[in-house]
This record gives sequence, structure tokens and C-alpha cells, in this order.
Amino acid sequence: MIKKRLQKRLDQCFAEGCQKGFWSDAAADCYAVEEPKHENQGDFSTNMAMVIAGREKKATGKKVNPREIAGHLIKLLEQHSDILERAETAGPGFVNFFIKPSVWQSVVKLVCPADESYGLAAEENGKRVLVEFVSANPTGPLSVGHGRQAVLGDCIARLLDAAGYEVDREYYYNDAGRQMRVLGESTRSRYLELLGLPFEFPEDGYQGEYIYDIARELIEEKGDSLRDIEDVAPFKNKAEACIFKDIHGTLIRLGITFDKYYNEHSLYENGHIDDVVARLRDKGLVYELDGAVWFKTTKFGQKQDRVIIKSSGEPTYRLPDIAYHREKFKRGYDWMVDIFGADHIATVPDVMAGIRALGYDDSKVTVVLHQFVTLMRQGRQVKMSTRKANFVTVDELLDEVGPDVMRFFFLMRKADSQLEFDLDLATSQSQENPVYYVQYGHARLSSILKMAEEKGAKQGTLDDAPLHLLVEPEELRILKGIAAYPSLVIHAANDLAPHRIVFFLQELAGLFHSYYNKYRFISDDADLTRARLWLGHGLRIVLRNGLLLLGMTAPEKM
RNA sequence: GCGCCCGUAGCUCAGCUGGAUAGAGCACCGGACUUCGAAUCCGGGAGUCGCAGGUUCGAAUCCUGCCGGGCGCGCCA
Repeated sequence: MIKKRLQKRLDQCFAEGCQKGFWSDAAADCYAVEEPKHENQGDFSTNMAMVIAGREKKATGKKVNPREIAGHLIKLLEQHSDILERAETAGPGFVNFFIKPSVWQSVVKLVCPADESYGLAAEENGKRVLVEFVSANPTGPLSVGHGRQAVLGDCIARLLDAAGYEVDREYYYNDAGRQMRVLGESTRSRYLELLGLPFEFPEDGYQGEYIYDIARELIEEKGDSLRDIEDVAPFKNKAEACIFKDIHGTLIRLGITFDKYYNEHSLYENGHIDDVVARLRDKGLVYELDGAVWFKTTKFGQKQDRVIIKSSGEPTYRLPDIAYHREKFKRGYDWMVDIFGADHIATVPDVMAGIRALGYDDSKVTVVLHQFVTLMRQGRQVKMSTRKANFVTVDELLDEVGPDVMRFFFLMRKADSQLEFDLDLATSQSQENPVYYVQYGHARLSSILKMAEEKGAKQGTLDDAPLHLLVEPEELRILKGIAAYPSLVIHAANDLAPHRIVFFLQELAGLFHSYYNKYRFISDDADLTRARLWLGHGLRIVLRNGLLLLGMTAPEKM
């Protein structure tokens, strides 16, 4: 927010410079306020002079010296000495800003009263966004891959919510079709097997141990009364119910809930599937060949057309996917975010083509593709195979590491990167585990604040807190971190990048730990103690809010 | 063969819309607890940012080509 203030002042100077004829307005909106890497380059800097020089040269052909422009700018900046300690030119023409400590100190007066709401957008931005994630069909327990997606989607939803969007979380699933039939058959087969009756396990059946559990439950409930039934429905329905219950349970353990479960089947029942085909047909974008119905995806930049209805009369997965997305548009969302695993890449262009074909704006749909997770134990990759169902489930992983560690690890990497989940690191209760580094920061700080109370150290009121005493470089760094948090949330939300929050928290916790080891919060100096306790108070709010934003706990003791 | 993603320190990874001497954690070595929590801190070494061109005042970041790894490329989802 300090950056924003500075940006405004800078815009004023730019306009004044135009008026005075120092430069033209060609560079308007092209310059930026940045945060330099090194502290001796100021709190912020701008490339305005270099950008102006570039534009002027392009416009007039005359060479312009950026440092000269910077000189004018610095003159204009003199009237802003209320927030600026000084501004200086550096390097090829940067102007570096040194903000007055009093400005940084004043952030304490923003965080503390705001408390839980610090870092949340002050007001709704009026935009509705739908986040679709997990969307696993009920054929088995959630695997680690789903786990990454679940945590990623959930945290993105939390971020968007914090940034002022109205967020809906949706789980899209299909409990009809071949997959589910096979599930039913697998269950029946296990049922018969457990009863000691002859059975035939389907060739591509689900081999997981969990199918036995379901069959066992079925026997408990119905005995052998289902032994001669031809219909797989009772088996399928039982399996689906059990598995969904299981998935829900897993998600709850992770702290994840959905606003809506959207059943693919309803798209058929409500005629949306047929309607999409009809609309595409009207537009001349489908044709029949070899008994199948094809969608002219080549009209939308693809190499080949795609089948949307098989010769058997059954739609391919593409058609309901397109229909589903059209429904999202119809439901009035301004932004639709889909979280998919890397193995679903191929479907994205088809859905986008469908959206455009139906006359909707596909730029309103953002697909976050996350890469795979590899589990490492003792330096070796844990082999996983879906087919034999010897993959590691989210539940098993949760048993080992717990929800906080799991969330943190899944959020540590940007979605684009493959994620290496180091089980030894995740299970280690100390030292190198980064999760505890942040949580310990919060716990330590909590305990200090409590201790201060017990010792009778007076914090006093915020209004007359002597914040001007917070002048140590470490204190100013912490204050800057606190100040940066709200805009970080906004940017991380808009970029759908929760990992930035993780990195920020690690850094902020690091600043605190260093500070703690060098200075004392509670000392004989009553005023200094008051100021530092308020600093700690503000810092704790940010650590806590950040952890909660990641869906983690902020323990006061550990 | 085609499409998407990745390639930065020994390992795992940050690096926001191109910016000034490329960062962190782990691992390794050496230090710091009679005082607010040592799950912490302080110090140290370590990198031709895969390679080659190009755009620019300026490139880890943008463009092109190549090399290496992952995932896809079905009338499966």
C-alpha cells in the first residue's frame, strides 16, 4: 500500500514534468515502481527516466540522457518529502526512493486494528469466480496427485476470496458410464469371491484393496442375497456411496469443502448435451463420418477434428465437458478457473474451441495445469501405479505427515513445476522441516506476547505507542514485510499463485527469528518495550493470517 | 513426428508485468543457550541461469533453433 502511495506521487510528478516540458506524455503508464534487490538501492525504484529516454528517442530521433531526466524528476520529487527521505539517481538512470521510517512505522497502526481482516480486500470487487477442482470420479480413494490438486484448488479459492472475489468451489463428477459399470462389476466379483462362490474379475477391473472392504460391508448388510442378481446397480451404487464417503472424509481432513457437486449426468437429463450439438450443427461446425459425429476443431486452430458422439451413439467426454462449461457461463461467472492434472492437457483446447464455437469468451476461462507429484523416501522414488492400485493415497499420506505439512508441501511449488514430495523431510519433526520454521515463528511470538503480559510489561494503547523507536534495520525490514502483505495477496490471487504466500511466510519468519536472536522485546526501557510489543503484535497477525490463508493452523504452542 | 510443461549452487526450488553486483532452504564446515521458546541464530565455501543465435539502453525473464527430462497426442476420462 506504501508502494501504491508512492506510485500516485510519481504519477503526479510525471504529469508535472509533461506540463513543464521536461518530457512528453509518450511514456505514460509505461514506467513502473519496483522493489530493488539490494537495500542500498532504496526501498523502491523507478525506471521512469529510462523509459522516457527510450520513448523520446523513438519519437524525435534525438538522443536523450536518462540521467538528465532523472535529475528533473528528483527536483519534482522534492515536494514529497513528507514520505520520502530522499531520492537519488543510480546506475543507468534508475531513481531510487528511500521512504521515511515514520511511514514504515505507521503500518503497525494499520495491521493491529485490522487484525483478522488484514490482508483481505477492503471490499468485494463484484466479480464472481468459479473454481473447479478435484473432480475425481468415485472409482477409488484420492491419490497424491488428487491431493496436490485439492490443496492447490482450495488455496486458490481462499486467495480469490481474500482478494475480494465472490468464490464458488465446485466438484464435477460422473457416476454414470463405463467406468462406473466396471466399478460395479469389480465389486460384485469381490462380493462373490468373499462368499466363496465362483467369480470372474473384469479384465480392466479395479484391483484396489478397498473394493474388498466395500464387498465386505455389502455382505454384512445383505448377506448373500445379491448372489444371483444380474443387475450391477446395487453393487455400483454401494461402491459409489462408500467411495464418495471416503473422498469426503479425506477432503474434510484436509480442511476442504465444496459449495457444489455438479453431476455430469444432469447435463443429459436437462437436455444440455443435445442442445450443444444442435447449436453446433446450426453453425455448421459438426458433420457425420463413419457413423460418428465430429466437431470441426480445425476451425479453431487444431490439427484435426474431434469426435463428440461415437458411432455407438454415446458422447465422448468432450461433449459433456463443453456443455458443462457453457452452463458455467450461463450461471453468470466472470471468471472460471479449472484446476487440472497434466494428464488432462489434451482436453483443454477442445473445451476452449467449444466455448468459442458457442459464442462465449474463452479468455474468461483459465486452466491451471499442475504437474505430477513424485514421492521420495530415503532418496528413492516411491513407485506408483494406478492400475494395480498400489498408489499412495491422500489418506495414507495424511496419516504420516498430517494436514499442515501436506498442505505446505503441496503449495511450496508453483503448479507448473513437478513436485518432489520428500517424505523424510516432511515427517521430520524438527530442524530442516520448513513447515515448522514458519509455525514456530508464530508460536514463539505468541509466547513472547503472553510472557510480556505475565511479566507486567505494559504495551499501552496503540494511539500513543512510541513507534518511532523502531529504527533498527531488522525492525524496518519486518515493517516492510508487514506492509507488503496485502498487495501480495492480491497479486498471488490474480496470478493464481499460492506458492508466493509460502515463500513470503518463510522469509518473514526468517526476519523474525533473526531479529529475535539479536534484540529483546522486553527490556528495562519501557517505551522501547511498548514499541516492540506492538511490532510483535502486528507481525503475529500477518504470520497467522498467512498460515490461515494457506489453510494451515497457526499454533500458539508446539 | 506434433502439442504443453520443466531445465538456475552438490540436492530441492524462488526470481512478480525484461532492469542495476542472480536468491532461499537442505547438505557440508565452524561458532552462539545462567536472561523473552536453540523446532532458533551467526559466519563460510559453492552457479558459463541447458546450448547457440536474435530483439533491447538492459535478457534467467521475450523470439527462433537445437539438446535433455516429464506429460499428453483414441469413436478412454
